[in-house]
Amino acid sequence: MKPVSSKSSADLRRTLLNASLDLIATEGLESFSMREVARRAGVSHQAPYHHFQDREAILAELVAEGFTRLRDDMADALRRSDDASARLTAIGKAYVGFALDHPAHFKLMFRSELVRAERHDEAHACAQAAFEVLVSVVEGLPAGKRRAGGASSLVLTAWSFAHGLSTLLLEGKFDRHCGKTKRARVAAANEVLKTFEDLVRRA
Amino acid sequence: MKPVSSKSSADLRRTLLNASLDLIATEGLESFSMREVARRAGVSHQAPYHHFQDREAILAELVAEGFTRLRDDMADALRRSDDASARLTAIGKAYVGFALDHPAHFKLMFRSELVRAERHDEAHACAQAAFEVLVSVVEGLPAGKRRAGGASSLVLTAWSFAHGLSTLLLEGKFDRHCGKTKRARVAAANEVLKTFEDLVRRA
DNA sequence: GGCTCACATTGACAGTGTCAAGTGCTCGGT
DNA sequence: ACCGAGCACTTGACACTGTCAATGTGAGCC
Repeated sequence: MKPVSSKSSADLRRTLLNASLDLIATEGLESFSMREVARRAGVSHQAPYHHFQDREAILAELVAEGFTRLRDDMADALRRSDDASARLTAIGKAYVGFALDHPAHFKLMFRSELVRAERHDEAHACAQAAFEVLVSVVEGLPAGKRRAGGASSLVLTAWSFAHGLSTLLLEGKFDRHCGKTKRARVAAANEVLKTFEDLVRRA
Repeated sequence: MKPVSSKSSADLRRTLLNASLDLIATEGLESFSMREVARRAGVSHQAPYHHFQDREAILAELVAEGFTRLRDDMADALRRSDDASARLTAIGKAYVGFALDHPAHFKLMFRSELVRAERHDEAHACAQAAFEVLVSVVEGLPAGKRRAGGASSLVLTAWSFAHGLSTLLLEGKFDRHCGKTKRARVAAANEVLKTFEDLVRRA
């Protein structure tokens, strides 16, 4: 079977990644399969294995791309605010916004049974780079000095908060309180983010 | 094939649930399968379908049991503290503790693609009951008055925080900061929980 | 021409969830 | 006492999955 698209064969790798992204975005993370990806790329079910060692390897590449994009989104958001507490809310909005815009991609980035990030250098590095954006913001806070041994406790607190908010929204756990539409979810997220900002500002 | 255990056949339902719990606890959530559950219960691969409509139905029952247990754990923790802020940390510890003690069970309870809780009345009700424990604690806080339209924003903030902390710990995202052992994770969780308590107390 | 080697393909295997039929046991009605 | 119905369960199929192994194919180089 010939590739249905007329791309040069060296592009197959990229084509497979795009097909994967498209597949999880439209059909959901759980219906990702190597065979479906191959089908969408117009190649045999084994062709992807010439470009990726296994299922986890292709997913790891998506994870790396996801963290890069998340980092860019957060960095962009920071360019538009300078008050220290407001900056915290700004990256929070970017974080939650990413999760709501790309739910499957976001879940993939945080499911260690799908991708063990520590075994994939690129994914690991991209995740770390995104984390550093948060660190820089918290360090700008009065209470956010870095501890001797690593990230300050406030960094982990803020991350936990933003991550939990994203996860619960994505899994529909706030539906009772805010409804199911994306618009309503964004509004609820903004209110909760503001509540957290107020806690930090007053402390 | 006869059941290998000599239970009366009416117990098969319970046997299947126990086998499921054991399976996910020891082998992980992703290696749960109806056929493996049947195998462990010593019955044919189709027997479970006489007690549960489908894969999701048996998982939904586990979700209900999980939320019941989580609620009990949180309620127990509250019996040992009366200061309003300390109570917040107490349920937080119970929440994270449950997650760390029963990682697969915890994940299952919050994965909407595995169990769409809103379609399973019992699971839904048990989740709601657990949530009410948190609500009662936040209402005891100075800043935690319930809004007109439902849960206060502070409830959702606290839940997001505790949930994100649990999730990130479980997925190993804090390993760089605290190591992989359960003991180290509990210690890290306690420190972060304390940081959040301080934020709330000072606000 | 002949070689090599990377890329693709085909075919298998064991595993999955679930549908469809068949088997045997229990129990209520007569 | 028997008989039919219903239930719990089994057996066997189906389409699907990830991945291993063997095969083919075509471009570049000697």
